Amino acid sequence: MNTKVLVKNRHTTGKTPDFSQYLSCFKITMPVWTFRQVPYLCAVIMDNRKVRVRFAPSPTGGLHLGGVRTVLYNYLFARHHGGDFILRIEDTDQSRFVPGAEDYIMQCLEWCGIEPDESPLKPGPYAPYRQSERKPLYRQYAEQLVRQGNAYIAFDTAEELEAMREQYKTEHHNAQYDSRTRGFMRNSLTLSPEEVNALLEKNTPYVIRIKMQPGETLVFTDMIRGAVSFDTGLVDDKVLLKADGMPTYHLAVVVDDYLMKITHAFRGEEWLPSAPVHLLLWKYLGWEAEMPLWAHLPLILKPDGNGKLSKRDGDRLGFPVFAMDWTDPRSNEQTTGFRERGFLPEAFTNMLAMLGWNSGLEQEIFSMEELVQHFSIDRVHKGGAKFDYEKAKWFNQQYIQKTDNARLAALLQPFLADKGTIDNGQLLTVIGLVKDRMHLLSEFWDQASYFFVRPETIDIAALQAKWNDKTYRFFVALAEKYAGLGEWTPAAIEAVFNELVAETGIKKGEVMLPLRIMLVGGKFGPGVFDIAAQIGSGETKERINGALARLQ
RNA sequence: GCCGUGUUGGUCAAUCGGUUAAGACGCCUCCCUUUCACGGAGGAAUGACGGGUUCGACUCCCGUACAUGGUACCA
Repeated sequence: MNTKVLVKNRHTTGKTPDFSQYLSCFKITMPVWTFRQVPYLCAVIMDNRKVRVRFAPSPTGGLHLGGVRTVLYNYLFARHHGGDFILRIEDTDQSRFVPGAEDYIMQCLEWCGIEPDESPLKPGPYAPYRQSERKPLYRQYAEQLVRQGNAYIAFDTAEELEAMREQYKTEHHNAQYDSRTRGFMRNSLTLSPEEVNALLEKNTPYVIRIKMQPGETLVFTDMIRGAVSFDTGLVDDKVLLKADGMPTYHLAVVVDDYLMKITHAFRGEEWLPSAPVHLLLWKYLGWEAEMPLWAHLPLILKPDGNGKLSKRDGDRLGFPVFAMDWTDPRSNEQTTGFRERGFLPEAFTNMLAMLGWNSGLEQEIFSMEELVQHFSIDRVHKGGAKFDYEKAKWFNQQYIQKTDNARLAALLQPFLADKGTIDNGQLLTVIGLVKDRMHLLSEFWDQASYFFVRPETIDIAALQAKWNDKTYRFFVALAEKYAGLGEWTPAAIEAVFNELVAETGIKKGEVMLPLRIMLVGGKFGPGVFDIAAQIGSGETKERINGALARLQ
């Protein structure tokens, strides 16, 4: 296999570029199977195969941050290397299937600006792309493994499995279905061929399990973690084909990655412990030379405490965890998404890209094109990263500031749906005035409602703090002057204001804040004269008079 | 319990064995702004612990602690 070394990694590179040397660091006394003897911890591209990666979610609910980031890294890697990005739906567990989830996942990708080259909706040469539709494919491989002696048929019922686990567990080990216990179970290893055939003829439900051979050490090179080793004696005989004829994840990923010619497989770190099963499957099926390079991505952790970020954490701490709104069709439970919270898709993906990966530059704001250009798998971190909602909002604010007003106006529409009709020209002007103080699109109305509707309440206490006969007379006069003002521009409005300040001898600071409160209701917003100009002379005068009436 | 993986400020993080250990978010101070932001200038705050290897260790090795993932006919 021709390989090309891209970059080395710092903290993990060490002085052991030679793989065999690295292995000697382990106290290994058992036979060792090594997979892909690439130089320790180097990102490798097989230069005689087109890069093909896949995102393979199971449609069981909303797509959370970790999922979107996995898609992103897949996509960035594929584009960076001019390869293909495939979406494959892993719906082998019919009991967990949730209607609408698949559609939702595809919409999320679309929102994020990630378009698969092949997917259930865009079938390529390796269709179908739903594992449920590929069901007939898998059995032959499971049976091949049985014939080869790498797998066997097991008839044990759920109760029998439970009893076995109870009986054989010890203080130091959870009982597993493995080399120590399979001899006590009802399977094609313990039963005679006649007994097995008899059971099969009676349509007894059975599964096919991989036969793990104890006493070996498995080593493979993870693109992010370097050499990872496992003791085969500690891995259980995983079910490969379920009683309903569906493959488990373990069989399905291997078969599909092989058939779909996947070259690089990215998945969450939670899969690392089952990697030995997949490695062995690739080997037993005779496909070892075509096995993809693995990359087990670090987890995204909850902001407080420890542990994997979950939907519950978002609910508890008040931030979204799903990309878009998701309603569970069974419980009707609704979960807010980043989109509906007012995130721009490019801010969302930029933020996610930086959570577990770093370009090495000081730059933090990257367009998708720049991410594609800079992304490299060897700069993905090994440790999990805590999600920080404040930083996420900062990314969004950066994008709001640099997005043009017309696009913001379009993006704002869903948030303005219940606000009555708003003139688009007026909206564009107001966006220009308030965009600097928005972190989320959903904050627009809080920041700008007074441009469109008269504030229902005003901060009367703040107003009263500055209130006296002099200020009262000032505003009565101001309202009159404004009523007669011909040219209604910020400069003209301010000029009149300044003239009156000079005439009355009042301190400008005594009346600036009151004017603001009269117009917007509180101590916030852009320049008062810009606001007055925007809402119009009649409205300005009425708001002043309204406040005056309230104060008397 | 066992196995795997990880550990630089509160958070995200840079560092190809030699640096005053970058930068960003958040926080604090000041400037700008007669509001709030934006912007600008500063500030506090970091190598889990213990051993090695080395002239020199955040970086390599070993151990400990802590965290996290797995331990299903779920993915």
